[in-house]
Amino acid sequence: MEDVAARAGVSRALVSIVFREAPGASASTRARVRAAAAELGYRPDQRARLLGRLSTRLIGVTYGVRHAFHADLVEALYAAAEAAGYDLVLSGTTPVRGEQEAVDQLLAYRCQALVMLGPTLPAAEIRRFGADQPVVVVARRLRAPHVDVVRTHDADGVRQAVQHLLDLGHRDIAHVHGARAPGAGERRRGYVGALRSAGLPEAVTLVPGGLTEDDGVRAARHLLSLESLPTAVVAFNDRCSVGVLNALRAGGVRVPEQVSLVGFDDDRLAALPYVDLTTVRQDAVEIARHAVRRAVERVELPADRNTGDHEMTECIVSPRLVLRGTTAPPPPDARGRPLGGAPPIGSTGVVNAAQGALTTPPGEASR
Amino acid sequence: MEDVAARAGVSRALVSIVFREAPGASASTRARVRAAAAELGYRPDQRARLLGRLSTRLIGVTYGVRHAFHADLVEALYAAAEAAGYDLVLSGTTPVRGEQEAVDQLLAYRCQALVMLGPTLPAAEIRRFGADQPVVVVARRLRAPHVDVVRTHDADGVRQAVQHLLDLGHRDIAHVHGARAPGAGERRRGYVGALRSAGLPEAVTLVPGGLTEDDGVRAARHLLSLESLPTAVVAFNDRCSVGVLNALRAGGVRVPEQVSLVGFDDDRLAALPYVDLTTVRQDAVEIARHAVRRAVERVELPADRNTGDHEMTECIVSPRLVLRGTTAPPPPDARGRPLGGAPPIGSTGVVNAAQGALTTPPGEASR
DNA sequence: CTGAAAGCGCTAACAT
DNA sequence: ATGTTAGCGCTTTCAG
Repeated sequence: MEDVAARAGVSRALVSIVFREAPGASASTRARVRAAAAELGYRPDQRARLLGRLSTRLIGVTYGVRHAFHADLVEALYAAAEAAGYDLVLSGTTPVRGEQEAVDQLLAYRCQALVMLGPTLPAAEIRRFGADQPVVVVARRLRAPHVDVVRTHDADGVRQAVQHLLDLGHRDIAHVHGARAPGAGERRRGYVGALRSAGLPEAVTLVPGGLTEDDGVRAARHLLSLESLPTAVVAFNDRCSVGVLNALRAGGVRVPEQVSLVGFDDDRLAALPYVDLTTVRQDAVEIARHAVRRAVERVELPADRNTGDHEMTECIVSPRLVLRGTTAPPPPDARGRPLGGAPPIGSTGVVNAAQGALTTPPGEASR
Repeated sequence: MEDVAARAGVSRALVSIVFREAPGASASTRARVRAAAAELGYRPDQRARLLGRLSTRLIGVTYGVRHAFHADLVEALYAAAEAAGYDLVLSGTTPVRGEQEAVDQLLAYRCQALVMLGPTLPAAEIRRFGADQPVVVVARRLRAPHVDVVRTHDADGVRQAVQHLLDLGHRDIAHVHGARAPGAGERRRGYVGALRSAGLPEAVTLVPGGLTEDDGVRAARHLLSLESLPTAVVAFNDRCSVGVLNALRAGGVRVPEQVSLVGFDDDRLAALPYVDLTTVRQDAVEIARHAVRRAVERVELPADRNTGDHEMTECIVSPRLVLRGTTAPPPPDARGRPLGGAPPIGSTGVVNAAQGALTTPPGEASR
């Protein structure tokens, strides 16, 4: 910095001003300083600037390295943070690197706010983080003081999916649920609620699933082992749906002719031809925008933290059903369900739970 | 820190020693200091520690947020870096955040080494980064002083794939290439070389593709528009293969009965039932380990940079063919290829290039 | 616009 | 085993 100042014929303070883009330097001086810096290959040391500053303007993000939807969110977060004048610090979680470690890293860097994508840590832990700095939890329902939540209206998304199927004439609609994954409870509730509102509470058919393709495959095998297939399936997410789809087709079931299928997320997979999945779209850009806005507000208006004013907010983004090729009216022979001789639903391991409660052993609940 | 020292009844220096895990404190003192810190909620400020230290022990990683295989690598990198006692700083690239910006961020944080996953920046740029600090380029061929490269032996991987198909009896094997994606050139070369070694140079059939599912779909449509389908296809990667697979099946072509298909990467998609893709596996763990080792060596033995000793190294990890369900012997009627009346291969837009050179307009070459 | 000076929260070499 | 003392490279304030 000294060298740059010398080369540009100015003081160190001026160099600082130029690189901070602070007022107090003429355009020509700025140009001269920048030129000198470029020639010398000088680049301000971020560690030092952050240290000498009260505000780091850093937003820490924890996310699951493997999750496609998290990647979409991260992408959108970069854009949103940039617009707000903040930097993002990414901290991924992996099988060998837990969420706690990810958070620790961010805190060590003195991030001013934490954005946690689909956290799986116990609520109590997250609550604790919230005591020290603003925390925004994305894609998971949670109530904790000073912890804001941004999530898709999962229940409504599933409701839209079920309604669409009902409109097509389906009456036997199963839900391959997400076990204990973030959002899974809400989606289960949406499913149960939709059937109940339609006057079909006895049609509730919950099948254990999860958030990976493999979970979907297992769920589909389960369905295939039943005496009577449902005419439609709403799966926890797109990844799971792809598993269901592939396994059903591998089992000789035609989709959507014999069974309709709806996913959730609208990730890259869903739009592929052949997959061409009808699904419920989550708006990653909107979610990211809200998350950053919340974080920044908390950081810049710390007064709220004392006044107890809006102790927590919950921002619920609306999902939208995207119609594609995996849904169609039920086959005519299914109109008079159940098929002759089939045992009552639920007798083969499928859960019949009007509460939408999870009564089957949850599958892997990864990030 | 002062407070912690006071509470533990020791000096600040001792607290520093304890948190650095440096020698010079008794076990009991350590315990006391840690306890005091815990009670006060103290946590060392990473910015300050890095500042006051010559070595940051930080490895910066640029990667494509959306790329599944990059995610696998990042996961493995976390493990490898941890083992080496280094921290990882992630810097993602997105449509709105270029690789240059990603690198700038890492440099501002004074990372001691850069690991770039499948960089798309011009070689000249990367060369420039290499002048200032160790750079390890992963999954891309590149020759630059002080820039180490770790990559899969792409050519050999494709060779294995082609050989497998030849062994099954295929003689008409097309390659859906990766346009200008990192590694695409090598794979193309491997394909051409394998056919040439087999004495079938005239059978070379290059079809423009890319690294996304959509690219695969387009390539498959292209294949379907031909008068005669090849009996086997080797695609640039798994994502592309999935596109090819889906589009072929959507077009009524049975895989592997009519057409065999081999992918590359062995990512999560490939193992799905129904996809069940025969593919060439890249070993992410091994690649990550080598990348970290290279980076750390350069950082800790900077002498090499002066002596000109091993100016660059290239570490080539062997791929392995994973046999699954998308390859089978060619249909009997194809043994006497070409089918009657079909025009010579290459007449419908398919490129016939014994050099393996890219003569078709490249598709999107994203990260 | 400059120059001086204090300080951010640590590390690290030295003295005790 | 513990205390002392410089920095690390910036930001920020203040008087000129």
